[in-house]
Amino acid sequence: MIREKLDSYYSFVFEKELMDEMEQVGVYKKLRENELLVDLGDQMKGVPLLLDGAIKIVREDKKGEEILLYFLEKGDTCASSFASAISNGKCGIRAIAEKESEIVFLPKEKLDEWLVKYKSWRNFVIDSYNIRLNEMMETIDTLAFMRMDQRLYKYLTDKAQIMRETTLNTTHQDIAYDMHTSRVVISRLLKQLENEGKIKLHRNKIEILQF
Amino acid sequence: MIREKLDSYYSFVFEKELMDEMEQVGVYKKLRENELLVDLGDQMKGVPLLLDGAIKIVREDKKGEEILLYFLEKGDTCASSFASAISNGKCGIRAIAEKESEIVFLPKEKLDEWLVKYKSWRNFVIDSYNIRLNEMMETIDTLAFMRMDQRLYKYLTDKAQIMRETTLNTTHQDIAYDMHTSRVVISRLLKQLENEGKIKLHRNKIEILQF
DNA sequence: GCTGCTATGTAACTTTAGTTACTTTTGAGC
DNA sequence: GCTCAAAAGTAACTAAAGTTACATAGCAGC
Repeated sequence: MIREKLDSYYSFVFEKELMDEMEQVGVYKKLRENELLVDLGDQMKGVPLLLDGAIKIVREDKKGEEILLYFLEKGDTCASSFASAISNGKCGIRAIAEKESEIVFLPKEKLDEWLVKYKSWRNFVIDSYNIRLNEMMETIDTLAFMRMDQRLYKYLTDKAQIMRETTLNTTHQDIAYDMHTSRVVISRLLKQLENEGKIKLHRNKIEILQF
Repeated sequence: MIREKLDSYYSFVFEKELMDEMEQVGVYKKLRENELLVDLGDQMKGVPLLLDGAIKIVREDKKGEEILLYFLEKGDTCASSFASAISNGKCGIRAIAEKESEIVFLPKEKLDEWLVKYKSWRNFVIDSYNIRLNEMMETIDTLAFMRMDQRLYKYLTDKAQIMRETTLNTTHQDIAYDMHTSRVVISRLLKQLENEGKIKLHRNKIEILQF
């Protein structure tokens, strides 16, 4: 069961022996939409390997204000969890299933061991970190260089990509939370994007017309 | 020569055998103030280990606009270089010596080999990535949650910390570049900070009174 | 001490984003 | 179809940040 899932996404990534081990020690888990996978301050006992679905990674400051960092897709892992698991430190992010998702949980005891044994694992870990670093840089670019209307449009198209749908089921308020701004601002800019012909607004739904 | 430098900062980090190898293959380099270490798009042939000094890491968008990501201190390495070196990819950042600095350049051929051979190297690499991820998150927090005046004050105190000086030799324009805003805005907010008694302004110099 | 360049100061204005307060629309559940 | 709560629309205002344009200050080099 785990094996088929693993095979279908990771057979070109990992060596057969590593897949065998993963099958042995990995714990399969299905996440419902909006289910919390990792919370701020959690001490991870392993790392999740995403088999299917989409996970939202958000950052929260002391005052409880949130901002979306990025999304994980199948084939991704959570670098921050890896960090937390290996160093017994705390996780600085929150991970929530954006839709129904499937993961394999790999216990932390194996993580270092596999780094020695499997080149494919080393590559995967390093790649994951790199992808995450790049994702973070993109987030920083977005925050530093783009205006709110551009950020919003990017948010919508990125999310549509991740969700593999051209119509997003979301409210203006939800977007405002993700982007750390107010609902009124989002409503205003969405209306503007609609006037530009890029999107079409419905209740609880946003249809994306241009990518 | 390299060995003494390495010993003084890394003897509690790396195993003796690894230090021996580093001494053999590492290339020592001294950087002048403002010397460019890594440029955007560079394909790294190794990773720099910082022995002393301070390196500024900046991000640039397509239009050539910059923003400071973070600083490296002695004991740090550039995770983005590591990424680039190991995967033969391009580096997404620019690294500039903020003051005279010393580095050891470790050739990329050894990087993976050492991951297998030395636990201390594995820990170091993973730690470096984690530190960098956290640093990036802090940058994101700053951009997303703080107002310009707070960001500026944080910039000044952070930089003073890194440079180990309470008086910074910098112009308003330079700060504006780092923070991706305009000189007028910085001058205005600096004046405000001065009125609050947190700093004292001089020509080409900013004295920090409160930390 | 004069020249000229760079850095800094500052006023006035524009734009963008955030806030408040209220209205209107929509759809689920009765 | 009516009720009601959640979602969305909107106006009016405030605040923060960016822009323009020009004035002044400080210092290096003559």
